[in-house]
Amino acid sequence: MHTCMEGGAQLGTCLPNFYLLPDHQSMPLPPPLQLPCHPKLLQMSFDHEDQPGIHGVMLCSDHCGLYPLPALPLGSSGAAAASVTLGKPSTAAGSMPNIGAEEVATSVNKAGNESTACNGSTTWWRGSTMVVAGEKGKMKIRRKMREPRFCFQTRSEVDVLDDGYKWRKYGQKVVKNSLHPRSYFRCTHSNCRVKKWVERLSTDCRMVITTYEGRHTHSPCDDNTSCEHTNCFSSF
DNA sequence: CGGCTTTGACCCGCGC
DNA sequence: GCGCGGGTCAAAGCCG
Repeated sequence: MHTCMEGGAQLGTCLPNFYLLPDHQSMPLPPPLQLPCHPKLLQMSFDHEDQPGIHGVMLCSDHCGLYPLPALPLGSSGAAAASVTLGKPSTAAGSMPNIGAEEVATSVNKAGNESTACNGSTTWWRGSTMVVAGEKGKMKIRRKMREPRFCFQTRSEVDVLDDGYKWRKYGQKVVKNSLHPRSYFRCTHSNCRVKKWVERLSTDCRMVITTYEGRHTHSPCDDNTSCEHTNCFSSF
């Protein structure tokens, strides 16, 4: 698979890793994030030496390459979903950025049971809190809402993959046990609260970890810059 | 001039 | 209760 396109930060055009699923994980799952191209499910069967019966599952797009299926709950060992990639288990704790495999797992579980749309009036995570900022007398309302999260890896020269949506960076943070800062992005579309954050693997700086939180309330074409992808997005 | 990025400060959850 | 670390805010600066 050598589908990297020139000048490409196109999501899926670079070699992705993918998360491994236990054999019993049932498919399909609700499409967790709106990928730029209509994906097909591809199930690749191979045995992992430590976890026989585990399958790698990827999403395949007709002309945008392969997509990894976002991280999924693994029952008793959710962390394994994020720590085992490409059939190669990570050896050291912390070698994988702590983008929250457990949290992903929990999120997906909950997402299956509750409505967590972007306008979510219900939330699985402690509702909301209100915080009074002391200094300037401003009232801050920080919503402690968590949306379903999905993460995947791609091998890319650039940090930010073009997934068809328009993102605004709102923060960057150096995280512990990582050589590379994590960048935080928010969808610029009004009323869309989808966030993503991007960081590079400390153990392999070519690997980009992208985590999405929430679901878009619009098609990528609503973001003015992406109409070249029009053909891809019709039916998500 | 508007939109975006940068970056330090702030807030909060969690573990000890 | 305290400290650490992650996530977010928002002012300032940059750029087209």
